[in-house]
Amino acid sequence: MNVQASNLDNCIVAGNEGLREPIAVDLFKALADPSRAAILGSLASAGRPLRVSEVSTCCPQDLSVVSRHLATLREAGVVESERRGREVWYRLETGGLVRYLRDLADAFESCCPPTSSEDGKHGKK
Amino acid sequence: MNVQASNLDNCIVAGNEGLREPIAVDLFKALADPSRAAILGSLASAGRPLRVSEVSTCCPQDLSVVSRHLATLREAGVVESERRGREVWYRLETGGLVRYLRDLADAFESCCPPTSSEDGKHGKK
DNA sequence: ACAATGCTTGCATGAATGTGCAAGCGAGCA
DNA sequence: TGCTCGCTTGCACATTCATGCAAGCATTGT
Repeated sequence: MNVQASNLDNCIVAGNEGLREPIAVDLFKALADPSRAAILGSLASAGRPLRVSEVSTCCPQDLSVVSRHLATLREAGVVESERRGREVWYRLETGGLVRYLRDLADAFESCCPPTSSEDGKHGKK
Repeated sequence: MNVQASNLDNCIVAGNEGLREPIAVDLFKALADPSRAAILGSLASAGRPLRVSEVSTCCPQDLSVVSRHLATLREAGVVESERRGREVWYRLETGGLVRYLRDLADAFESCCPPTSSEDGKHGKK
């Protein structure tokens, strides 16, 4: 996956150096779908590679739809696939994702000092 | 923002306990748009609250569009707004986001042990 | 060679969403 | 009371995208 920065060239507002880490729009697009979230959860629960037909039991959609979702996740760089015979095995490959999430968290934190007024967001206290 | 888990009830594949942290689909939806990414970058670069009209200089879209994007980001819990006179000031409020990103990174990491075969993903080496 | 299995891809369709314009609404000003 | 300013909202439209079905393709088995 190529982390693609958004265009800020027209922006006339500038203060500090901003976000050190660009927001990976395409990565977030891949994660922003309930079916794909369920697929990732399925792969995580299994704790091992799964065939497409196994993954497809996690959601009511057609197997072809699941196949396409897996391709999307592969292009986003969060799963990898390997063909063995006539089966294709998918497995999580979240090393890059984990690094990116932490880098982005660091970037937001260092750029925007936490204020006291916020609590209970995102299901965490 | 309410972190909403995806439905995994139909899934017949189970191994370990899976992801401890649900994938926040709605949050990722909010981040998965180039205009909104630019808006966040603009707020980050400024390092201070901005009025809507200031934010709108970051992207070519109409001010009304930017206003709607800011509302979306507010509902996602990553910015907050405050009306002062006839102006509305928006500021980043990323404490919850930062916590969630780290929790999700931890969840992926503890659930899916890193493999050696992956490198150079997400723009990081 | 032929058929079956497992997955992917083409195509059509409906739903969701980003966008611009115009109107509306609240706050300050004359 | 009007008027302007700053922002939000209603509406229409175009694009994106998720989905299902059917066909295609690669691999294996007979």
